[in-house]
Amino acid sequence: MLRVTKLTDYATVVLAALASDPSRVHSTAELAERARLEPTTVAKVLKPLAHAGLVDGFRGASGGYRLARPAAQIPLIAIVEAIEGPLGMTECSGEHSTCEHESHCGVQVHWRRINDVIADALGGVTLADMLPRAASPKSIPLQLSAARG
Amino acid sequence: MLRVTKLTDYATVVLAALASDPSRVHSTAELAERARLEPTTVAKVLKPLAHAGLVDGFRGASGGYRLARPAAQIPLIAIVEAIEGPLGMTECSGEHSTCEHESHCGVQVHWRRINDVIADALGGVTLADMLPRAASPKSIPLQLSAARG
DNA sequence: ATTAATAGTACAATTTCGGTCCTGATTCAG
DNA sequence: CTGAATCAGGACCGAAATTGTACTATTAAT
Repeated sequence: MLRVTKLTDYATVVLAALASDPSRVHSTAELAERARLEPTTVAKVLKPLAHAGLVDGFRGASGGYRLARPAAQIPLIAIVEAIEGPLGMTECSGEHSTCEHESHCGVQVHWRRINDVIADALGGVTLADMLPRAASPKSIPLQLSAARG
Repeated sequence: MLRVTKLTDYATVVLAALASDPSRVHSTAELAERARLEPTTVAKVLKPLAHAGLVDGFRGASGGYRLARPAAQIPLIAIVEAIEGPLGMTECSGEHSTCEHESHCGVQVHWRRINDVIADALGGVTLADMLPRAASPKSIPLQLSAARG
C-alpha cells in the first residue's frame, strides 16, 4: 500500500524523542520508555540511524545516542533511506536494476521521475516538522498541493 | 524501500498498452504479448483494475478489456490504490488504525499530512504522462521541485 | 452446442518484515 | 584493574506479504 515500514515509523518516534533534548545523550532504555517501544526494537532502529550519520552513538557506561544535527537539518527522506535503503518506487528506479523488461518497457523513464517527485516531497519535510510543537506555525509545508491547487 | 509492488508496476505497463489503442477491446493474451508478461499475470492485474472502474471488462468470445476513461483522466494514485488498496504511509495514516501507540505518539498527525503530500504527487501524474510519446511536451510536471526551488 | 474469454477464488513458493537474542568491543565507576 | 553498563554487529526465526499459477464458473458470439 505504498507505505514505509514500521521500523521507519519507529525511527521518527525515537528521533523525535532524541530531538526533545538534543544536547543530552540518551540510552536506548530511556528512549524505549519514552517512545513506549521495546528496548530491543529501539536498539535495532538506532543502529542504521547511527550508520547513516543521523545520530551519534557513544559506547560504554553512561553511553547512548545523541542527535548528530539539529532536527531542522534532518529531512524525512534521510530517515527513510537510512532504514529502508535507497528510494526506489519500482525495480527499475534504482541504480542496479534486474528487471528483464527494461529494454522494451516504455514506462521506466516515467517512474524514475515520479521517484524524484516523491523524494522531493520527503525532502521538504524535516524532523523538526514532526515534533509535537513545531517551531514554525506551518509545521509541514504542503507545497505540492499549493502548487497544484 | 518505499516502493510500489510489482503488480502495480505491471498495471501501468498494461494500462499503457491499452491506452495505445483506447477505443478497441484487447484480450489479455494480446496485452500479455504486448507487455511481454505472462497472460495469467496480466489477467490478475486487470481484475482489480476493472473492479476500480479504470477499465471495462467484456466477457465472452471476442471479449477483453478497454480503457474506461481517457488516459489523461487516470491519475497514478488511482492505479496504485486499485492494486494496493488505500494509500497509507504508516499504520495510523488510514481510517481504521490498530496502532496501540496512537494516544501518545506525537508524530501521527504529521505522517497523515505527508500522506497527503505523496497522494498529491501521485495525483498530479496521469496515465497519459506514462505513455511513450506523451501528449504534452512536459510529460511529467515536476511541480513540487519547481515549487521548492 | 461449442468455443472464446473474463470473473472469482484458491493455492504454494518465495521473499520481506518484525522482533529477539547473542557475542564482542568500549567506556565509566569504584 | 576489575566489573558493570552500553553500544556494534550479526544471526536467527516466526509471521506476513508478494508473486506467480491453477482451477472452476459465468458470459457471449457464432
